Amino acid sequence: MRLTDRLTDGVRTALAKAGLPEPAECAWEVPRQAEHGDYATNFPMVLARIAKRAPRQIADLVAKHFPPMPEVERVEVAGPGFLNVFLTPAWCASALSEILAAGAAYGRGESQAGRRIRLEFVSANPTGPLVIVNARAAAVGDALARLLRTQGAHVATEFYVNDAGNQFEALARSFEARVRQEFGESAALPENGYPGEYLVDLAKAYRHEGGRLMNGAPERERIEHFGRYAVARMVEAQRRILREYGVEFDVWSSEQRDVRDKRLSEKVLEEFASRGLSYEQDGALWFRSSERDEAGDDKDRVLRRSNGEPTYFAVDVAYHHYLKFANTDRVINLLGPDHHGLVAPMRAAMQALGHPPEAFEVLLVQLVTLLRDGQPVRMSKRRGEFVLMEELLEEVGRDAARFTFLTRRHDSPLEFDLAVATRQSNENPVYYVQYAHARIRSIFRQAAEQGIAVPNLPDVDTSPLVEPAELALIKLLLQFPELVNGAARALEPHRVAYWLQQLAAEFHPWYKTHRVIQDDARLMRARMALCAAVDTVIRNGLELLGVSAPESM
RNA sequence: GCGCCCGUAGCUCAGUUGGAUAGAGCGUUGGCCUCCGAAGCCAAAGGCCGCAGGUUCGAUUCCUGCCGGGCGCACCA
Repeated sequence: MRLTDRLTDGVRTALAKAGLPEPAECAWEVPRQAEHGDYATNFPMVLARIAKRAPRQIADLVAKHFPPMPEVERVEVAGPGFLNVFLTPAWCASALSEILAAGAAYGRGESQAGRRIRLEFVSANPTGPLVIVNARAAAVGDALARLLRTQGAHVATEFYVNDAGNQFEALARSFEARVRQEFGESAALPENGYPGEYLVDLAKAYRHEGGRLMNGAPERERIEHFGRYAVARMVEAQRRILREYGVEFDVWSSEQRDVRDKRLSEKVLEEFASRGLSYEQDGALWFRSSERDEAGDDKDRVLRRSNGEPTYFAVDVAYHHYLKFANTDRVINLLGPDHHGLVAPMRAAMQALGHPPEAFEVLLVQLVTLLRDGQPVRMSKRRGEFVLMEELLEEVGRDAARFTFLTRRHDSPLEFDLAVATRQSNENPVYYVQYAHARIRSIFRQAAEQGIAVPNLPDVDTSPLVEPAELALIKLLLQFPELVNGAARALEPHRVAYWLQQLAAEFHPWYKTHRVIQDDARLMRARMALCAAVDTVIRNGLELLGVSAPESM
């Protein structure tokens, strides 16, 4: 049972004894200042309105009736009506054994047990290589998946390939032009084509593999031929980079194969019509999107154009309704800010089709402004100028890249200075955290060299741990499960990255002033247990972020 | 013009779904390696939390207006 749940139980018991009503919930926070205890709650002030009693009075009664608990040394009433809880040092020390016994499972919880979540992210167009903002989305999405899974959720991660429509045709025509150039013909790139060098390389590969020009074939067939080839190769390349980055997807879905070929948009249009959600006007079919006030869309949306073709929106709606929501309780999409106009219409459509509002969520991952030597690197896919994800990984490395992306909120724009990240990589916060882990591993290596036996750690007597710095470290470790739970609930993996820095900042000074390996065997074993617990939590935390925990650096 | 997001230390960013004396990294200044890893530690300087009102015991957090920045507003995807 989580510590905060135990404390809440204590509060409920005390309230019952005092004859007071219970608050809807009892929120615990870790006060900034040590004098305010290890945990604090403001529920007396919340309860004051309901119980019609002064906050201080409620707090006093609860403090008076708070049941004895091994975890709790004392409770104090402070300020306008805070209830501050101080933990028992001996209990804290003994709690280390639970962390050590749990090992890799420490931090896991059941708050999302049984929930089925569909999480889509990156989903870059197959018209070019992955760029830096894709790396950010990949870091955030993958960390979210890991977070939710630790809380018992069943998460299916998904990369949706937009291999249909106008962009597909533009890619096909661009690629065909490059192939013709490769064969020595003079062919111009189409209007709105993709000018990047990567299609030149791809054309070379195509010819090398014995690819043909398809002269004489009808245009439709040529587009299909060159388009499919290019898409397959682009997706393959994207997948390879993502794998190097440590991100694997459970589902690779295809707009063409999974939605268009199955004519799902036609099916959903019928569903709209039969439910009275759409109307005909100017030869097109419109969704009454603006009538769904709760979704916040300000105008109606076209589902089927006057030429009979479904819009991209209709395809996307069909895809969500029939496929994403099949066997899923909750759909979460990570999108770039350029797609945010799509959010309100989609939300309106999902609600109109009967999905609960909270079952469909969109997280906007903001842009990354790349700086090189303090100057913004201009990026334009149209002109074929951009910094590739591949280059980012070469320059700053996987761990530093992921950690940097995860120290910012996903909805906050981010400036990433390549030159600084490269030149000063040793001063990157990720190394600060990893270094704490490597140091601990080094202590155990050192012990082994000196022939010191490491005891079975969960059984170690931790009572010698009485120093304030040691207790502070232990109390921090005890917060980890609650932190992970909160980060998962709020869909905010950056909390983990920040907390890990805090843990490392607590460990390094302690290490400086307290020796582990020493003559006092009891104290040594207790400190070994503490180190092992810190080590475990750092490793578990970095694992959530997809960052490695090296044995040595 | 309308909508969404964002204005916190010189720079990049946190601030735990309204809490107590606002934090970190980088950068700047000054100290610390005969002692388990100096990718570390200790210390200093640096803030009308964009501005002005409102809500209440209490606001960086919620509401309104203004200023400043980003993005989006197609029978494109």
